Amino acid sequence: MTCTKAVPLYVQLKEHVLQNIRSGEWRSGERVPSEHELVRKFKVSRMTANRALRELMRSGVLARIAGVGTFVGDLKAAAHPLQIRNIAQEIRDRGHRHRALPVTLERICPDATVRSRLGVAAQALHVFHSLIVHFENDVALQVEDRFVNPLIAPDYLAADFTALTPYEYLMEVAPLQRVEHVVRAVQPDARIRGLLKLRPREPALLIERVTWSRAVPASFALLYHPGSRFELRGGFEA
Amino acid sequence: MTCTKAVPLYVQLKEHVLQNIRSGEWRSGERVPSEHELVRKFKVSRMTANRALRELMRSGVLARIAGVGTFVGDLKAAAHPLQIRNIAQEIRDRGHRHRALPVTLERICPDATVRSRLGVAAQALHVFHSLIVHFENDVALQVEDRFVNPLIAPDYLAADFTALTPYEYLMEVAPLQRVEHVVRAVQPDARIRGLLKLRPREPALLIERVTWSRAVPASFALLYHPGSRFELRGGFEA
DNA sequence: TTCATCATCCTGTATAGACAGGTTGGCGAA
DNA sequence: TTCGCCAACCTGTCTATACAGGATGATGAA
Repeated sequence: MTCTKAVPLYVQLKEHVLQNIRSGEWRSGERVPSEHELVRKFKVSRMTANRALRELMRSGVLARIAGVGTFVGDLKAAAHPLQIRNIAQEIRDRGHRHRALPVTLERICPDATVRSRLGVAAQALHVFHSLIVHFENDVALQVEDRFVNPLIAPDYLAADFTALTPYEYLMEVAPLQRVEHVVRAVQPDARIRGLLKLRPREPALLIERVTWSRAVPASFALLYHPGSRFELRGGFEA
Repeated sequence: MTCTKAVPLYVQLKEHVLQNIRSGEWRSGERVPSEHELVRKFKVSRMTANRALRELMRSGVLARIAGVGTFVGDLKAAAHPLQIRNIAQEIRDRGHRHRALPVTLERICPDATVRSRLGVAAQALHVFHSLIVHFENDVALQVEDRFVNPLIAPDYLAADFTALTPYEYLMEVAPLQRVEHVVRAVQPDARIRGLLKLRPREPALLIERVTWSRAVPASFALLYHPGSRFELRGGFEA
């Protein structure tokens, strides 16, 4: 049987707005239709239009000023350090297209750094290694250099990382218990620079992340992002 | 006249749920009240309860399964990864010597960027500006370029920032309500590079931070750190 | 005993209508 | 001309109601 799931109206509205922004029809800072205009045009209730615009605002796509209107926001790549989100979801939330390019997928003998991060002793003869480039609308946004504990994900090498991010795969295989990350500004080596298409002096934002599952380190990742196209956002309220 | 702004009902509901989670009353994986239960208990409409729970789900606090119920999510922040940290305290915590060198302390007419961050309208003719270099054992660790809302801290220019950091001063003057920050990797301009004694191609980690007090932006700071000597650490536990 | 069915509870989505409060611009009075 | 008031428009919030579809457990038939 065919599973034709109806697309909710508010999702269709969000898509419509995103489509107009992507196509360049509505530019950054420009006004987008008000809730009432969407109500008239699409024959939906104001609550539905409100939800579509509100969620797009929460994603940073739109900016709203009460009494004035709704405007196209500044679309710059931003991630939330508070939550462990995967890059593909992050990109799709912005209404953009995500593509993953696996460069390397192999079994290696870990060096001292990887061994210490993964906490594997000398008896562990190998770990899995993947190097994947993530694109947002065909522009490189992240180089993911990841080392995986084979005890946690023995079939890691068999996964199809064009369809699923390593994050998504690992979340399915093993429950996430603990996460640690370190954020730094670096000048990456020539290989990473090439993959990210960095300009000559452009720095990269590096996130080193270790995830733990069942009380043992499951994965150690080096996430490189172009300094000019990526930022981490966070905040809290008292 | 007192301006008591009413807190929206859905925000109160979110607060109620968060309070119960923070206090440990509701533990990870446990069931939280259904929308109908919240409706009965708080005498609100189901749409309002729905919005509160939906937004908490989107924040990763709750997990919802249609037909089953709403549950406390897996990941709880053990420590905020980007908590407000006072650079002086941090240096002293490491057992090192902190020294602050005020370079600039003035009243300026804000440019568009500062105005938008501080949310000050055209009526605000000026804001306070300070530029301070922070040293750890006489090595520059942070350049703090800060813009302060004069309505919040009218006597900012009179403070002695060799003895007290602007952060400490502002905390005394005004209660901190909300913080937002953006982290980026940048190549700062020559002036900042000189103050931080950056090596030729060394990047900087830039934290843009806006702090809110009494529902208005109090301060906007650009915090530059040498990429080779500074990092941000964070983590979560289940 | 086993299996299908159904009532029940839950979330997801959607509507129409309502009031509050911020912003803007125009109109009229001083 | 300038100032103040007000109407128009916009977003923010809230209610009452409705229907759908997933999940679960009890009931009853084979």
